[in-house]
Formats: sequence, C-alpha cells, structure tokens
Amino acid sequence: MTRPIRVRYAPSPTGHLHIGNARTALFNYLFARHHNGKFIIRIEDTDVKRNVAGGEENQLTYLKWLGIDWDESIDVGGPFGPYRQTERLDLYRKYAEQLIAEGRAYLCYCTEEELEREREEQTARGETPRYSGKHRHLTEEQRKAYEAEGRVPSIRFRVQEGKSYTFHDLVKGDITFESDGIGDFVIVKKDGIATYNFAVVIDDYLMEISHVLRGEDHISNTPRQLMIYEALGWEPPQFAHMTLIVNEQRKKLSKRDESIIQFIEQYDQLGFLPEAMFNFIALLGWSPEGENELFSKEELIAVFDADRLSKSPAAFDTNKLNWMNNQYIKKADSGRIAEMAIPHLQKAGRLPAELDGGQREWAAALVALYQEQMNCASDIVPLTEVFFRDEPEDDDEGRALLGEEHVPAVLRAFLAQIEQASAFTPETIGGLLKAVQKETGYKGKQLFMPVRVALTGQMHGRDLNQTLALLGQSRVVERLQKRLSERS
RNA sequence: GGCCCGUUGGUCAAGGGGUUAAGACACCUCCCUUUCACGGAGGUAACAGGGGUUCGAAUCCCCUACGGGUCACCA
Repeated sequence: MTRPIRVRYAPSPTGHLHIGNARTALFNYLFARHHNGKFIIRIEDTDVKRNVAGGEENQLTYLKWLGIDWDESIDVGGPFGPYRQTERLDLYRKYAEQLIAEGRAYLCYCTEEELEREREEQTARGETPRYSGKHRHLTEEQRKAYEAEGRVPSIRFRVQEGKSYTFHDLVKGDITFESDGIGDFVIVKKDGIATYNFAVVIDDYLMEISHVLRGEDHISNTPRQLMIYEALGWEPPQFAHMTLIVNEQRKKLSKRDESIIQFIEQYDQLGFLPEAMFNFIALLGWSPEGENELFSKEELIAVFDADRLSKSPAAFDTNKLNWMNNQYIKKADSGRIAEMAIPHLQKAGRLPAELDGGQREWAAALVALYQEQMNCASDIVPLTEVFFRDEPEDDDEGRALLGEEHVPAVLRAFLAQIEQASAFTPETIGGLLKAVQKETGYKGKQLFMPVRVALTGQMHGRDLNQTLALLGQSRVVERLQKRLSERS
C-alpha cells in the first residue's frame, strides 16, 4: 500500500458551503498535507435538477476563505481531469456498457410509478423496500415491446446473491454487509447520466484516489461501490467514515435547523475569523493528543492523524466556537479587527457610511477598547450601545447603586473637576478621578461605580478612563448634569 | 421495520483490561486590580441500565433503553 496519497473533496453544487461539507473538506485537506499527498476537488453535479447557480463558486470561495487550497480541480486543472462529473459522462457510459456486455448490469424499463407501487407493497408487507429485479431477465421481445411503448431504460447493476462485503473502515473498524439486503441499483439514470454510486467509483479509480474520507451517511453506500469495484476488477481505496455533526440536541445538523448557523459564509458575515473557524472545525470529530486546543493551520497539518477521528458524533457547541473565536480576536491585530467591526457599526446605522479621518480614528479606538470582549466582529454593535444612545439605560444593579447616598457628592465633585480641566483624555481623566478621591474621601468601588453607572447605566464595562474619553467631554458633562438634576 | 453506528461531569471531550478517570467551556473561591475587564491559582462535578468474562471492566461479550445514520433513476 505504498501508492501516493491522493484524497478528494467531492461536493455537489446544490448549495453553499455547509459546515459539515467544510469539515469533510478540511479533514481531507489536513490528511493530504500531513502526508505530503494531493488534495483534489471534484464537482459531483450529476443531479442536474438540483444544481444551483453559484453553488460551485460559493464552495470554492469559502474553502479559500477558510485557508484551504487544492492541487487539482476545475479551476486549476490537473492531470486527471476533467474535474466536473457532467464533463465525464462518456466515461461512465463506457464502463456501464462494459458491465452490460459482461452481464453485470442490465436495462431496466420500469417506470417510476411501477417502482413506487412495488415499494409501497413491500412496506405494507413489512419488508425492506428493494428492487425486485423483475427486469433482470427480459427477453429481446419484451425489451422491444417496452421500447415500442416509448419507455426509456435506466441501467441497473446486477447484485450477486448470497455474497458478503466487508471493508476495513479507518474510523469504525471492519464493517460487513450482506448483498441480499441490497437490490439491483441504478447506475445510469434514464436521462443517461450516471448515478452517484457509479460515478464516484469510476472517478475515484481513474483519479487514483487512495483514501476516501467522508461522512458516516455514506457507510451504507459503500457496499454498492465495493460491488462495482469488484465487477470492474479494480482495487478499492481505503475508507474512513467520519461521524456526523449533531446539534446541541444531538440531532443531525439539518439545513433547516435554525439553532445553529450552518453556512460558512454566514460566519464570515458575522465576523468570525477564518483561522478560528479552521481550528474549530478541525476539532469537530477529531481530537489532538495533549491538552492544547488552539492550533494554527500549520500546527494542525503537523499533528493531524486519522487514527484520532472520533467514533461518536461531534456536537456543534456554539459556546465553544464563540470562546475560540474570542481567543483569536484577542490575539489579532487591532487594525484588522477595526476593519472587520466598523462595517457592522455602519450597517447598524451607528456610524455614517462614509467616515472622515477623525470619525475613523474614534471608531477604531472604540473597537480596540472592546476587542477582548468580542466573540465575533458583529458583537461590536450590542457591546457599544451605550455610546450611541441619548442616555444610558440602567440595569437593576446600576439603578440600585445610583440610589446610594454618597453618589451625588462624587458626581458633583467629578463634574467640577471636568469643568476646570484643560484636556479630556484617558490620562487626564485618571487624574481628575484622583482629585475627586482626595476631595471626597471616596475611593475604589465607592469612587468608580457612581461614575461608571452614571455614565453607562451598568456596573460592568470596559476601562473607565477610556470609556469616558470615547464618550467625550460634552456628553459626559451632559449625562452627569442630568443625573444630578434627577436626584435633587 | 431491516441493516449499520454510537452513549464518559451541566456542556464539549480524552482515555480502548489495573489511571487519584485528562483537558476545555460554564459555575464557584482566591490572587492581581483604588473601578471594570484581562490574566493567574484552586474547587464542585462523569463512565446510560442490567447481566456476564476476568484476580481486576469506563475499557471485552450479551441484553435492554435511548440517540443517530441508511434503506432513491439525491449526493
């Protein structure tokens, strides 16, 4: 088994890049890079009806966004092309005809209605629905009769009876299926296009794929594919079926599930960092040795090991993702975070669409102040609310504090200090507060809380001096005066 | 329903015959801080249930329960 490592990610362009697909791509990528192999992207667009415009491009765009690159695909080409299945139809046709000639496949003229009825009857009898094989042995006359009726045939693979198919799954271990549980299945549809189970085998073989890492939902497809490999006399690749991603209720992530954001582009829009997403997704169903959880792409490539793929489903933990993205935001360059966060403030109508130099500087300072508290860039909007409303909204804690007896004295003294001050910067504000302390004798919480709550309505917040400086002298004075007049 | 797979603290998640059963998130306590936060240091807390096998089971086997996947002319 010394053949070169070649793996692929094979999306169908039926939608935008989903978190589960992204994970499949990511693990294939890590596997390839770790082993110095090749990573291929092949577009599986054989279900022509379901393909959506822009699906292909969206997949590639957001893979790139995540930091994933590839060696062969529709855009960069490669020696095993074409890399889009609808451009390989002749190939599938050729092998299908070979199988028919060898008696391993046959023409089936059943209509959808007939098949549907058959399935219903089987289900009603409590049987497993499966194709009965009634067109397995059509005579030439029968065939002609159907043709004359105008029926168009599909091609079915003839499943051999009484055989068992075992493969060694790199994640699950040995898995065995009995062929008797599997009915003759279609390999070329009535429209002349190969089905997934057929095309995938031919492509994986011709593209010399060594390892197939895919979702667990493909386990039951594997025996069908094994049968085709066998019929064609080809050696199958190694399989590794990764557990599915489930939501916090342990249900499979469905595209309609609203409890979890499903598409990579949405994370981009919310202001998640691609390197954090990469890190987070890598930990969905895989775990490194040791205690560290924060890894760069390069580190993940170095430590990735398919043996450590989990056997139990990976739960998508939104909390953990938020925490992880926050870790990356904290470490990120503040200019970059400002760049990401400011558009959210603009979109929320907090800042004008065009910023002059001073506004931009102020906004960047505001973002920098909140950087370590942001889970994602769009968090800047709720986090900085107090800067954009006419007056602070007091929470219960804050209201209680403002009712304390010494508050007016502190606020009055602070107001007096500001009026005499020549500058209003974080540094000078610190000095003013110091002076208030001397004058009133209040310090610590007694000193800072009245000021903080009077101006922000809350006991918690960012650095006080910075907060006041960003609020600006006139607003601070205005709010203090209002508070004092409410008290008297 | 058949076939496949899984089940470890409140949550995520290592460990695959002998461990004081990791670590992370959350929570609590303390330290740092004249406020707030960040950052440290500790703490509470788990092997789905029942049978086996074994000197010894979270780990192996069987059953039950629960959860998931799949049974298409979708991928």
